[in-house]
Amino acid sequence: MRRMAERTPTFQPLYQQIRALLEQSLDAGEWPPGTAIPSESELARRFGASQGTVRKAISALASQNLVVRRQGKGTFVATHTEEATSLFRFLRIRRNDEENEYPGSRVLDVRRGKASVEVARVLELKPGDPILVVRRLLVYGEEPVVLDEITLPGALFRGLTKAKLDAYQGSMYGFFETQFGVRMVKAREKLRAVAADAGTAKLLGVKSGEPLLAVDRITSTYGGRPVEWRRGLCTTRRHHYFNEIG
Amino acid sequence: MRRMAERTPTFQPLYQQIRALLEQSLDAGEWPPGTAIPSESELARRFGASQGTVRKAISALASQNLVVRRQGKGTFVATHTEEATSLFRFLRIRRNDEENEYPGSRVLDVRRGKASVEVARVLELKPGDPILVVRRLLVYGEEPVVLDEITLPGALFRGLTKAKLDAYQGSMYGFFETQFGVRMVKAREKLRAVAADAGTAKLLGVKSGEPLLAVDRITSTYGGRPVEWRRGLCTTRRHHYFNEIG
DNA sequence: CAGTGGTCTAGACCACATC
DNA sequence: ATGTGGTCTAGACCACTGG
Repeated sequence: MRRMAERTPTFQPLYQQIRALLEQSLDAGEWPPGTAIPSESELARRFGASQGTVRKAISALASQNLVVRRQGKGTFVATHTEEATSLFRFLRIRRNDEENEYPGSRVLDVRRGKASVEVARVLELKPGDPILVVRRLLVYGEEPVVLDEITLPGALFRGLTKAKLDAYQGSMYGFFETQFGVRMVKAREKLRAVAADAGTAKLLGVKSGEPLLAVDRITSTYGGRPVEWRRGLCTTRRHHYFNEIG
Repeated sequence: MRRMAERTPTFQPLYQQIRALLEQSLDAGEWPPGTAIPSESELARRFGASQGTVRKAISALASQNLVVRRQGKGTFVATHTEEATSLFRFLRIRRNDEENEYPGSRVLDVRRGKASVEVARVLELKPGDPILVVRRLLVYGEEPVVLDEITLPGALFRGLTKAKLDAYQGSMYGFFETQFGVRMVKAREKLRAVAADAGTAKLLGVKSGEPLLAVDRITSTYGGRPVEWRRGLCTTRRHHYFNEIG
C-alpha cells in the first residue's frame, strides 16, 4: 500500500484506499457480521500505514454503519441480528404512541418467477433471470399494519422457502445475512399515498379505498449493488412512517 | 480551555467541549450564515488547543451540517440561501421523473393567533403565547402539489407578513434565516396517508377523498430548540417523498 | 495486567484558492 | 507567495474491557 502517484487527476487519499480495501474484505465475507475485524495496529502493519491513517479509514466505515466500534473491545462488523438501535434504521414504521415495539412478520407466500423488464432494470439483472417474490404482513401486537411484497434475485437467495422464513427468529434482514450472506447496507425509498384495493384492504383489515402509505424501497448491499426491491402498503391509522432530517 | 478534571463521571473530550462552544457562537450569531468562521489555527490559539483538536471539533460540526468546509478557502457557516445540495435536504418532495426541479411557493395567508395547549407543547411555549400560522402552496411547474400549514412562535418572527413573504426570492428557510436570524437545523417528520377534505382537494386540484401524503414536521434550530411546526398535505400522483437510509 | 479503541499533540507536507 | 483546509506520521497518554 503506497501513496498514489502525485498529481494524478484521480488522486485518492491513502485512508480512502484503505477504506475501500476494507469494504471489499467485508463484501467478500472475510470477517462475518458480528465478528471483530483486526485491531487498528495490526491493520496498520498489514497496510504499511500509520495507525492514525487506518483509524481514519475505519471511522469512515463506521459512519457508513458498516462496522461498529466498541472502546476497549474492538471494531465489529455491523449486523442486523443485534443492535436494537440499528434495527430501527431500516424499520421506519412506528406506533403513534411512540412505543418502541417490534412488529412480528407473517409470511403469506413465496413465489418463484422470472424478472420482468422493470424488475431487471431495478435489480440490475437480465429480463427472464430467476427471481423470488415474498409477500408478508408486518403485525404490531395483533394488528396487521404493513403488506410487503419483496422481490429478490433468485441467484443470491437459492433455496429460500416459506418454511425457512417461518422458522427463523428475528428480522428478515437478519435472516438474509445469516442464511445467505447478503447484508443490506443502504436503501432508497419513495413514498406515496394510494387507495387500498380490495385484496390489500382485506389483509390489513381496512375498508377498500382507504388511504395507505405506499413505500417503494430499493435496498443495496456492499458496493451499492441492488439486491432487494420492496413495495410496502401501510395503514396509518395508528402508525406512521418516521424520518429524521439531521 | 483546559481539559476536564480527570475521572469525572461527566468526562467530555476537549474537542467536544470546543464543538459545543462553537455551536453556541453559531447560535449567538457571532458568524452569520454564509460567512467564514476563523481559521483552524486561529481557533486553536483562541482555545489553547492543538490544531488537530480544533479540526476534530469542526469536523463534528460539519457532519451535523452546521458548517461547510471548503479546501483552500475556509470553513463557512451553513446557509439555506445557497447550497443547492442542502436545499434538497429539507425538501423531500420530488417529481416522479426524477427531475431536480425547485417548486415555487404561493402564500395563501398569514394569520396571528394564540398557542393552543397542543401547539404550546410542540413548540415549547406557554398556552396563549402568540403564534403565526402561514398557509402556502408548493407549486411544481404550474401544478399545486403540497399544501403547507406552518405554525411559528410569534416572538421569533415578529413583523412577518404575507407581503414580506411574497417579496422574498428563495426558500422559506432562507427567508427565516436572513430576515429573522432563525436557522433551521434539524427536523423530525411523521408521515401518514389521509383522504383529502373538500377544501384541500380544491386547492390541490384533486378529487375530494383522494389519498394524500400527510407530512408532520417539527423543525429545530441550534441546540434542538423547536421553532416550527408544519403540516403538509401532498398529492402523489406525479410526485413522491424521497428518503435515503444510509 | 495487557489489549483495545479514544484523545491530544506537534510537525511535515499536499491540495486548493487567491492574490 | 501566502493562507486555507486535507493528509499522514509518530508518540504519549487516557478510557474501557476482560482475563
